[in-house]
Amino acid sequence: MDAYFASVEQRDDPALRDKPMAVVGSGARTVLVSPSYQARAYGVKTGMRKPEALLLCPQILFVKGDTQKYTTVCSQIVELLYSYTPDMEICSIDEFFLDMANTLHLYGDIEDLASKIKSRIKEELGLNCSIGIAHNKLLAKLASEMAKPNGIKIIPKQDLSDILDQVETDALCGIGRKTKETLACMGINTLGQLRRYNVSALERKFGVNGKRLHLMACGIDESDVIPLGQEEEMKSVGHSMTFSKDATDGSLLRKYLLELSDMVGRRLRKARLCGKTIRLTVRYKSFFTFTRQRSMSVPTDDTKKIYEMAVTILGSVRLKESVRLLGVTVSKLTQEPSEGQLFREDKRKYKLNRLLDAVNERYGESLVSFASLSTSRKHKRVISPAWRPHGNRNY
DNA sequence: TCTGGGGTCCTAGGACCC
DNA sequence: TCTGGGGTCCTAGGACCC
Repeated sequence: MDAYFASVEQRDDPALRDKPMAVVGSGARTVLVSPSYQARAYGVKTGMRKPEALLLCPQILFVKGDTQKYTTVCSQIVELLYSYTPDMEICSIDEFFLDMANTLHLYGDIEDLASKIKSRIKEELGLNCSIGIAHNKLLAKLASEMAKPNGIKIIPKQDLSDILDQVETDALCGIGRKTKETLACMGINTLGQLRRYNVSALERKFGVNGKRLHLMACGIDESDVIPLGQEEEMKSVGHSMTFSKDATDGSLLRKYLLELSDMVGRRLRKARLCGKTIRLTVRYKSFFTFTRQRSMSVPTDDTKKIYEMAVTILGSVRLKESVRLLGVTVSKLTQEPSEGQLFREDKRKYKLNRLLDAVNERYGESLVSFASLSTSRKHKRVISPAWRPHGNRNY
């Protein structure tokens, strides 16, 4: 989808249409999550801070993101695309891979099909998208980036090297800022240069990734389109939050940990998972960020146990600065044990958690919660673009 | 108004075991 | 009297993605 969150907001509010605007988070220290194309024309980019954006484009409008809306629209897109092939992978809230190998004969020409899908998304959902077509995911993704905004791009096999020769190394998904810099130091700026570079020299520099880089530069990607319901199991569940003000007070930090542990616990229980390893993330005022993790003998999904472990870990750290962000992540996940397998004390906790979850599910996010949290829990959180509408990450 | 939030994968070093 | 070798698991950090 093109400038997804921003486009949904522009579609729904005529006052935003054709204007430089951006979707932002709800916190005091948010960044731009999705700038409109009119804003991008001024050099405004995703991840920018608000003052920076205002400097580039003083008339830019900011809109707080609406999680519910983007997930609903995403489900509508999924439904529409699914009607063309069941071999569809949901890559993120606004990106999808369709493997047309098995169903293309039903539709004929691939480019006609792409235009049809594009116009249906425009007519039925009022949104622009870009479609890339190629014989693997790596190149289809590259093609879709090249097609933006609002276009269709095909990379035919015979034109592959001509196209790759021109583009910069970080155009490919998997080559980011650091790798691009390292490659640039070796005199490699385009994929053509990368492809012709000595493979063993790449391997010496990048280890196993050296071979991968070479294959990528050749446009080779053997990865499959992973259809709905066949996604890998979730490996970790976590939440973090940047405070509106940096914090040093221990009791305040513990309150934040309780809130984060509760959010993580709820998601684990909803997914019927327990985790063994608890990881605490701390970001200082200076932005220096580090993690400390500890494993328990028995996996848990209990808010209090997660919280207590997080507090223990925090207690073992000698804080050197005031804290800007805390995060709690649970990993080493396993299926939750059935109620019958629990000891008596754990059985009570299990029932209590389930009951609270059920009440909150029915009557609103945090109707019943910890007394110490009664003053917080007010601000809405903006969705991560990595959210998925189906499969494991539905929680 | 200085820098969000949710993930995955890989690597390196150390503890521990046989 | 001066230190083997193979394997697994855990922790911490970093690159990358949307």
